[in-house]
Amino acid sequence: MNIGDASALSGVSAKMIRYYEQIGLIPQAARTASGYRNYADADIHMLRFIARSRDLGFPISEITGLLDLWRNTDRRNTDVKALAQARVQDLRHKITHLADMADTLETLVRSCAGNERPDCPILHNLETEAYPASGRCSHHAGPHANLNERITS
Amino acid sequence: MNIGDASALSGVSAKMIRYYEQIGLIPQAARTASGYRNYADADIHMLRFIARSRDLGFPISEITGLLDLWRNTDRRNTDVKALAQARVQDLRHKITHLADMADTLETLVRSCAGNERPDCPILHNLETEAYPASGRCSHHAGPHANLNERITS
DNA sequence: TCTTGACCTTCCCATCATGGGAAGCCCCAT
DNA sequence: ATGGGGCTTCCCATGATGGGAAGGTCAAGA
Repeated sequence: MNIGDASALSGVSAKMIRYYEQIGLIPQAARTASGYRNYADADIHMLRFIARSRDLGFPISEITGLLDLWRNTDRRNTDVKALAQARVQDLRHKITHLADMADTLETLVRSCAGNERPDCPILHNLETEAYPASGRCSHHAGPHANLNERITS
Repeated sequence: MNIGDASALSGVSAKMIRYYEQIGLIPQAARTASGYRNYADADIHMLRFIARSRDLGFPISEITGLLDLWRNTDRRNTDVKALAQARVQDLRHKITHLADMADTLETLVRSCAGNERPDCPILHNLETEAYPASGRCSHHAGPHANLNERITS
């Protein structure tokens, strides 16, 4: 099975399959004599596992661990559960943060008349809301806390 | 005022100030004879406006528009309100998506015994949940809908 | 005055997961 | 045998951010 078929069957783009191979998330694919990657059903299975993990918000770095557990029949399900729980917690943190932003903005939106005049409480807030008071985040997480996440809806 | 002072007063890192200048979000800073960037109070004001906008989840691309409105005293506050409303909607979408993932995962977590045995409903779900059925997202947004967001908590 | 250390400059690289596109080879059907 | 579509690798871009190197500048203290 060529990479195009593997992509169609697994829902992982060919680009991504090659990328996953390159970063070592999945093993090097078998090759035909002419250099084409060749996939078996078991590979499709693995690719779907990865796709589903991504859909549930696991970053690649954690999927490595999930795959190891998946393949290891001596695993303890506690270990899987711990990974999933950590992921849930992370998701909840992100949700809280986004909700805080949305609520603040919504309050501002409601306070803006929305007419033809230039005075706007939204701009006023952006202009004058204090730094470093009231929750800019430098004090507890530092600039290294990169919590970016794929949220391709 | 040097870039270090501007950074400390605005809460925007020196790196980011240079970056914002480079991408044209803010005008080229004045320079001293020796090439140092030189900032006035008005610049700090602007940088704080940007920082606050980022904190509320506006991407750089929208901050350009916000800055334009901010500087334009002939603006209509409807325009500002519309930008903010769109942002709120986007945030709510992201929240929904994250919450969906979290809920699914939490259900799986609860269904896992968490003992020393290898059988695990979480792995089972990752393994068998169908593609393309039940909500993989290719059908409505396509792979171009990049909704990544800075969520530096 | 000289030195030293803190600051500034530019430039390049890395992140994370993903896609775009070019140049060139391969395979199958007509 | 020819054409079109699939495959290969390689490079580049995203968005916002930081790290770090190499080198110039400035101010304070000896």
